[in-house]
Amino acid sequence: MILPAEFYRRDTLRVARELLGQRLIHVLPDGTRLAGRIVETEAYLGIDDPACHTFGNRRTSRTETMYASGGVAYVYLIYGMYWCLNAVSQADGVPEAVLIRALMPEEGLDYWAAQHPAHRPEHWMNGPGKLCRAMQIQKQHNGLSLQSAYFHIEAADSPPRSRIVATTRVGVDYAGEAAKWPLRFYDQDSPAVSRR
DNA sequence: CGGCTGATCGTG
DNA sequence: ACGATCAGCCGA
Repeated sequence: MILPAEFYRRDTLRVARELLGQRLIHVLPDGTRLAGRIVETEAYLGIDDPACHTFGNRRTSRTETMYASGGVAYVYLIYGMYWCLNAVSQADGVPEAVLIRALMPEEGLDYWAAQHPAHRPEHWMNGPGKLCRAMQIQKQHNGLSLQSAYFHIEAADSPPRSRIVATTRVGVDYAGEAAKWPLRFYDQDSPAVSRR
């Protein structure tokens, strides 16, 4: 079952925690099916979160998709080289999102093995830039519904709460106090969580 | 219009 | 520890 829009139109912390264990699917134009299990997320809490692109209600062409109703993808370029995928959360006009930070590969193993011959599957998508490269997610996915036939997140089993770790976000040291907020979530038993 | 910067990653 | 690499943000 594809996660319904209502799943995303809620408190961003809950969306971030509950996305753990769900499956991200991307079917390529040639029919290749790519899928991975979400094992790590981070919440970005909008206009009052100094680490969020929409801090201070900065509404620009880049951040515009974060203002949409929950259930669409916010994809942006970082360091001129890597795309990052977020699931927009909350109601229309509330610019919050969940960064998808790592996936465990599930479908498309042959496809990826051909391009990463030397590496182990659990390291193919253990970071937000790497997962977008592996899943072929780029600029054209920005603003796209996460319920699209060829691009969506489907319900799967969540890890038990006892396995979910909440800690500080990666790469936001510039954000002062907010750098200490425990908004990063991961499955402590997954070997595909990003390195620190 | 131009200078700066970053929700990263791979190499050393 | 550091450099790659560039869209978009900000100040002027």
